[in-house]
Amino acid sequence: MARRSDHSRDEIREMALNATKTIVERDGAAALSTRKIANEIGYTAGSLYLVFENLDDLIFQVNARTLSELAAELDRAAVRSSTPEAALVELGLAYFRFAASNLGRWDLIFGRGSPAANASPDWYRSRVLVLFNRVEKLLAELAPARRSNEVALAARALWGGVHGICTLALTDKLGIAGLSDAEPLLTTLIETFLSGWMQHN
Amino acid sequence: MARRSDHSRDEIREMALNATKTIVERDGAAALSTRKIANEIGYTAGSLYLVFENLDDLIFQVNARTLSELAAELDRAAVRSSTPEAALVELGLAYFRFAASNLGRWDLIFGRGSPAANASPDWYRSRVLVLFNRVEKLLAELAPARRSNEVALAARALWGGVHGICTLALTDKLGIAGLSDAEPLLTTLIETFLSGWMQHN
DNA sequence: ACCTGAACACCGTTCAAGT
DNA sequence: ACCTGAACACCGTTCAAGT
Repeated sequence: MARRSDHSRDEIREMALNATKTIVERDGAAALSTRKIANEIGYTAGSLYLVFENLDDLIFQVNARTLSELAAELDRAAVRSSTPEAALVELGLAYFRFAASNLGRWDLIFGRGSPAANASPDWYRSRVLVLFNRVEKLLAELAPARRSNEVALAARALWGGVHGICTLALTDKLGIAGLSDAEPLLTTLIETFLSGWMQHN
Repeated sequence: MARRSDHSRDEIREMALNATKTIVERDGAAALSTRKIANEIGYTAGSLYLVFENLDDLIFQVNARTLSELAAELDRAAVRSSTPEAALVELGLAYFRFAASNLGRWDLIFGRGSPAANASPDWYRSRVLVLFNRVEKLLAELAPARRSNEVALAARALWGGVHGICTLALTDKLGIAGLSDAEPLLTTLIETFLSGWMQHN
């Protein structure tokens, strides 16, 4: 035992992050453990502590990648639309569809698998907040006269709302039949909100 | 050891549910364990399985009580208002304040401590859904001409939204300073949504 | 220098054994 | 009949020991 050097630190880090993705998408976020990750990459749990601070640190690094994927997905969705209203609806639907097709990793960010909120490092918190920028930009286009802190408030209110429908729908707490039925809820929330938002312009 | 009969089954159940409440509010939902509950009430973990199916069952029973408390709080909040609009805002604020002052038990329902969604028994799911009734009733008052499934859709969209702001604010993911800053977000979401909702009446 | 495997302090759950 | 305590199969994390 000991001293294998089959892989560099960076290679082990890469393998561990990928293994985590595989495990949570296959078995769910609750099934994740250091022993399982280590087993998946052919090392022992102790080795992970040479590359990561602890399991929470590892999870934050997985989450950072997931958030980048989500951001790319949102950008793709937004360009499909000609009006800001349509773009916001597309953004909401893309947010939900990403969550629905990556439930394990979604849970690692917002659900059962996620570390306690007060443990988030700053670099991670800013990665979450950057998601609001897209929404702020579109809301500002719809109401150029509004002050920027009004726009920031509205963006957080609307996007918090979108997020809530996603989490409740994905944890089956909305009393709707299937996942696809969440989409009319998102459309209703966004369109009704925007219609109120533009009214007081 | 064995055979104490100090307490009836119902008394043990009561003690365990209360101990759980104490533990999660004091140490957080993540700190909950059967051994800790048992210790708190002077029994061993095994005894809990004479009264509960398992830990999830116990948690669902705690959650049912928490939801009843929340429902009572929402009723108290709604009567303070003269208009349906104001009542919905009060409802949203009461929902948030209840969550903020009972974070441990909130987490046991919607957060890290909660059992997997697919494990919810039917009696429990209906307890969650009944929360929407109040919102539906008020939305219907505001738009008597709307069909009932439109109202149901809007109630879920709006309340999902309120819920999302609460969860993001309580887990510190909205980029707002303190907890009190979540309240303007809720007011903005609800008022803007209602203004859009009444416009297309 | 790198990695292991045992150890520590925990989990939820089951159940033979004791009164 | 009631309850315990040991057992089983797990956790995250640390670190002496081996190469």
